[in-house]
Amino acid sequence: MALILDKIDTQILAILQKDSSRTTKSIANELGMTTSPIFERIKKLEKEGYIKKYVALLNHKKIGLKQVVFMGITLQGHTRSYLEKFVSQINSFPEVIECHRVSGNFDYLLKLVVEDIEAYEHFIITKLTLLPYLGNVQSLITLSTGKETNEIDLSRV
Amino acid sequence: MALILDKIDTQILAILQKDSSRTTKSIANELGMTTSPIFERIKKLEKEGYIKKYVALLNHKKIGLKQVVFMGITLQGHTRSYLEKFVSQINSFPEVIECHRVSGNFDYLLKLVVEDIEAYEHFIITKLTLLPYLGNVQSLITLSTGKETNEIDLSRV
DNA sequence: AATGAAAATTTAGAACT
DNA sequence: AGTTCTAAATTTTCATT
Repeated sequence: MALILDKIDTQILAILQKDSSRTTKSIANELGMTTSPIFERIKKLEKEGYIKKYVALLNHKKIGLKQVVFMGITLQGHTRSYLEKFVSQINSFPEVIECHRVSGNFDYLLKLVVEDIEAYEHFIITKLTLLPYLGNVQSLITLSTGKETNEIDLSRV
Repeated sequence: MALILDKIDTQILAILQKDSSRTTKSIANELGMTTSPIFERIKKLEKEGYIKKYVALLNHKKIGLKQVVFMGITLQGHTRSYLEKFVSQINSFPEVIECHRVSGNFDYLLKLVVEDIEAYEHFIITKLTLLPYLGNVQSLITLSTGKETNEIDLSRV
């Protein structure tokens, strides 16, 4: 198992993280190689976990989920068992697409996708406020998004 | 062009946002249909923009980019031309994977992926602080991530 | 809109350099 | 590690219902 990625590996990763529907043939053409080694390298990158998964990214606005919200949350209690319970309950909410434990002015930073502000208020009332030990909650309502990608910069790898 | 998605469309979207490497045949089997209508529906969902793109999600930690950081940024000037310039410069940094204009205690919320804390400090010194009109900057260093997905909840669509 | 089948293309792997 | 060649599988198109 190669632990280091060579130039060709990073080129393949750069291509696939932009567009995973590319065929091995088209990647091979772009890199001036034949399909077999490209195919083998991709399988290796998948097997070794450099590629986590292939997904379709949906247009959430078109599906009616127009509002992205970030929440900074502080907890009043910090016992380990409570932290774990909090995270597991937060993770169970389909509105929450990200939950990060952070250091700084909050304990947790969440990212949510909801229909609109009204749906966000409904989430707070019916789900969030039911969680015990909840301290300060700060909402950051997204007005517009200039950049939103999953593409990792591979230029320095 | 169908503006509303029926049950089968949402089932296809739910499958593809979990795993876009699924074949039309396997999706057809799961939904009790043949490949042709599944194929046509996927093409329609792509064409109408419900599916934005297909991407490979990489394991950024394995590639050496271990640190996720969020930044809350306040600007000192708010003229339109400056806001646009700020966003375009922020977007040009490969470390920044998300840039949202928000309402709340910050003007912008950024998400970055960097090698480590040292690389983050280097980013602040060599790139961020060069931007004019920069006001308050708050760093939220990710300690651990409980949930991080792009999957949109389609149950209510 | 779906079925079933045919054509075109890609994937996956064997043999070889 | 790469190339070429080939079989299997999948994608894509289309006539039909």
